[in-house]
Amino acid sequence: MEFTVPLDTPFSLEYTLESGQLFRWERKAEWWSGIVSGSVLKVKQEGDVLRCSSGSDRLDSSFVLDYFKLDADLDHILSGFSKDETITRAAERYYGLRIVSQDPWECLASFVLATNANIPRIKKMVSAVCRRYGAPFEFEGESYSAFPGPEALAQAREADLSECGLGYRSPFLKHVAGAVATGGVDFARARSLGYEDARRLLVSELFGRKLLLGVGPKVADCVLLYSCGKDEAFPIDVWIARVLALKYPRILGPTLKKKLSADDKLKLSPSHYDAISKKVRNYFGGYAGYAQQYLFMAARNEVL
DNA sequence: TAGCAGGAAAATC
DNA sequence: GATTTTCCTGCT
Repeated sequence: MEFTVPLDTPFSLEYTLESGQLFRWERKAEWWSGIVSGSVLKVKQEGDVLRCSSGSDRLDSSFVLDYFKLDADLDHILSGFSKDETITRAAERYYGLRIVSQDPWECLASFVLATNANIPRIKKMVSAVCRRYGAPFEFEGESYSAFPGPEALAQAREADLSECGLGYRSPFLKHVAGAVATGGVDFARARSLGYEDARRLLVSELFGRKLLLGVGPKVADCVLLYSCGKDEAFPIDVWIARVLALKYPRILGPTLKKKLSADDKLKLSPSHYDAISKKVRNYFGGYAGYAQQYLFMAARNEVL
């Protein structure tokens, strides 16, 4: 079905889709094409209108509104960041970038694969897993694969997962899929809890065993920010750690500053991660996740 | 708490 | 063409 979504709010489709939140969108000429919720969604931004074409009645204008969170008051969010030059410049440069509302299972699985990989590689791994385990379908004469459900990956053979180029990540993905498939991960509960409690839920242990192998504080923050509506979640990856060390030594305090700038490899222990996370969230406030997304874009594109 | 392994592709030199 | 880096976590 084809439809348009009028934009009465700042939005940049390009910045949003290029900011490393999503791994199943591609640019095809002037159109962006994504595999979302088991169907294709094509979107083209024409000034203050989004032209859309989708393969499912479910993917309608109200879905698009929710998916791109166009109801969020971006100007209000960004106005809270006029605290320093770094974030102000990033917010101006990538104005219109938004946090997308993803499916929690797909988001969790994708970021379990994202460890020690770069974005092109993550896309390759995700696409290989979808081709092998996802339901195939066609749209406008082209074939696609849906993101597989957790049951399919829970039953997968590790050797087959490895053939998707996952390496050491295959046992983690299988384990996480099993936990989700058996109902051990309550995303709805995570969504309803406050940030701190929701994060404890995702990195929790039962009987001395981790609920989700392969999910540490960083991956948990990604899931909370991108799929559980926790706008204060601030995922700290190597790029963000560099930005913090370079541009925000003062909010870290002397001890953490030393840790970040001395440690060339930028590997954070859980306790350091938590300490930094707390300070940064205190500094940027309830929409710290948006600040993180703008800083990530700026850092990766070297416009700091 | 610190140190290390893990696999492969991309980025960089 | 070799080396370094890559949206990190688990184990010892």
